[in-house]
Amino acid sequence: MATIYEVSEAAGVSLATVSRVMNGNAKVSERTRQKVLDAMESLGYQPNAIAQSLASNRTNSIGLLVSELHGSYFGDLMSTVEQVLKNNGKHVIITAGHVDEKSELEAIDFLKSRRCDALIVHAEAVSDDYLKALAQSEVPVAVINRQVTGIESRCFVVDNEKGGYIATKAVLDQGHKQIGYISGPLLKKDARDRLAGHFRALAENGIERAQSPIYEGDYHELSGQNGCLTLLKETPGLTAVICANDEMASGAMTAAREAGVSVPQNLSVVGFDNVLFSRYLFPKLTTVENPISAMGEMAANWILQEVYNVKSKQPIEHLFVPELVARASLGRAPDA
Amino acid sequence: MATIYEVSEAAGVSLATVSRVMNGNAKVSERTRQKVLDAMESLGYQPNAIAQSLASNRTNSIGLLVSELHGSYFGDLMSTVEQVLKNNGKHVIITAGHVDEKSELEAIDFLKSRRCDALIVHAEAVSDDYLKALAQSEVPVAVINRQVTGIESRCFVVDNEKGGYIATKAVLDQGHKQIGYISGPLLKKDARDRLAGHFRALAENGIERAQSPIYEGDYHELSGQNGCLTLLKETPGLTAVICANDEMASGAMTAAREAGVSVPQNLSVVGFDNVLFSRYLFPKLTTVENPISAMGEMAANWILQEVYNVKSKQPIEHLFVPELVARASLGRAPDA
DNA sequence: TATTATTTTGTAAGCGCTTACATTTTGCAA
DNA sequence: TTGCAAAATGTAAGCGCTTACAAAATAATA
Repeated sequence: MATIYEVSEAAGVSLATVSRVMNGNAKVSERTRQKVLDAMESLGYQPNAIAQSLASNRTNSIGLLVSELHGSYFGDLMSTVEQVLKNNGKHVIITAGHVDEKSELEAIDFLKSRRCDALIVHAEAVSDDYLKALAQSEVPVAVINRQVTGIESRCFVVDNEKGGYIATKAVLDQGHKQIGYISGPLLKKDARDRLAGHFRALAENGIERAQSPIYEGDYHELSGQNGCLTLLKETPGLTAVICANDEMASGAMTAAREAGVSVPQNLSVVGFDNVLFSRYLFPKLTTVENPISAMGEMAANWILQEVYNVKSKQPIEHLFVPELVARASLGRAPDA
Repeated sequence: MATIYEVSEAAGVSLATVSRVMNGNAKVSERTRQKVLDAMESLGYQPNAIAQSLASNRTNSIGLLVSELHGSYFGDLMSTVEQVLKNNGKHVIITAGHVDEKSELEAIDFLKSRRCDALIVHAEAVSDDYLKALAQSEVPVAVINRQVTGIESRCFVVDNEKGGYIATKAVLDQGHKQIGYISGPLLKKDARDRLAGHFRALAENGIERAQSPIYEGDYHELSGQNGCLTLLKETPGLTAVICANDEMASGAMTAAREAGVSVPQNLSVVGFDNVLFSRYLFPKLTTVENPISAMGEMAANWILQEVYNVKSKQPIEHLFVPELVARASLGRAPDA
């Protein structure tokens, strides 16, 4: 592979001049610029990004930590972040943390060792303290979907409490009274927040907590299935099940179908996230849009502004408001 | 950030020695090794991967080109490849080509400029000639899901013809006679191959092509929906629809449902790929497993062996055999 | 102990770029 | 013309590592 040295030779100019036409930041006369360009062309020269990074102390790469590389949620996130950054000539190095503390730490260390100019992290397993320390370190960090006290200005989060509220409110508005709730694992903050929103909506409508059974799931499909089965068994008059995410909602719908309970005629089901497959379910799932793409986009814009001085078109915001996506799985209460 | 220089200072040894203990390839006395390790520890030293790469001409990174960063198909691929390579201390730089020639070329140029040690490409838009030239260049390339004549030894592909055959065979075995087929875009080789397999199965069972209507779709859901509608309309006795991928199968099921045709009682539907959401469909989709994970794993192993001299446990194979995943959407022919 | 083979460590030259600073060239006014 | 400021180009010192080669320390042998 041709190096800058060969280009300078071929063009009959110095290294520095070649570098200048590459970076376009210092002025070069049109005539020499053309000579250099021609030389590059004919040598098929491609700058060595590694060497550029070492010399300039800029890698033009942003590290992105996600929990998994598969699944719609992270797919959307990666896709959006990559799009925005690529449009600005930056690129993304993606790693997976697998919701495991050691693995997340390693992933972040790896990204730092690659000298990423900035990091976008969706970290679930590391501690708040670690994230705070990370944010204090030299590399700028954007935190997605997690509110860390003390570094709020780098966090991009959805209002989960409100999302939980919206879901339950929508169900109540359809006249349902006996509403089951399948929560996420309650040691996760987002699961607790969504549940809190659920409770608030119930309270506003004068419904007792005791009347509304809760099943603690783990965000995976099977727990939705088990949860729905349990709720149906324990609460005879149940007419709606709200799930803290779409996967569990899918499980719940399967359970209902297998129990001979038709959705939404006899049981309404509501999810949370609006991941891609919620459209594929039958009946199509009513859910709460989790604006993961918007958060990713905002985080990317924040970094462009903060690190590369690229002015963001939109103002930087940190709290995202979820919205109801009304589809077929939520119907009026049969007894309403 | 501490550099190797500070470590050598702190440990009272030369640069070279520090480098040696880092890389563990040359022998260092136990006593000095410990001194160096201690110095690193206390300085919180983290080697600069960029500098290492420049000096060693090894980046330990493998470039992965996919069409999209979202969607189950690519999610599976990325996930598997990352897993295998990470286990061997390598990492992946992922880029998206968006099935656009210019974009794919740029993505590959980008990966080359990052001096990836090897490339794994799922390229759909660039020409065979380009891929051949690429394979001839300095950087080792594994091609996923595309058979390029002349560089077969770097291609990892599924036997699409056989997959198409299997799908149709399964339908025939259930007694269906009037079978519609929704193909992928026929300028794509995989779409043509799957269709060829379909024809072979029909021929073996003595069914005329004229009796089996084809609709050319584009692999997207909507075309499956339109295709199914069209087929149902044009072929009154139709009892089964085979789709060249799962997305179109989902569309087909939606169309059937909206037309009041129940699946699988009145119409059987079969897909191809076995992407994640095929489990979420109702009824669950009978489909052909496209072993994308297996191909990704094999490509990764091939690179480990070829580039890093890591012996692969499994022998390297290039052709993958698809298998039927029998689920609920395929039933016996009503008239059988 | 002297000598030699072996192991351990150090020296210094890159890897391919960027960039501060120095030098040369050009353009323009006097 | 000459002189000078501005523009264009060149020189060379790094960026933080690896690695051939040289030198020093240690071990083995006579």
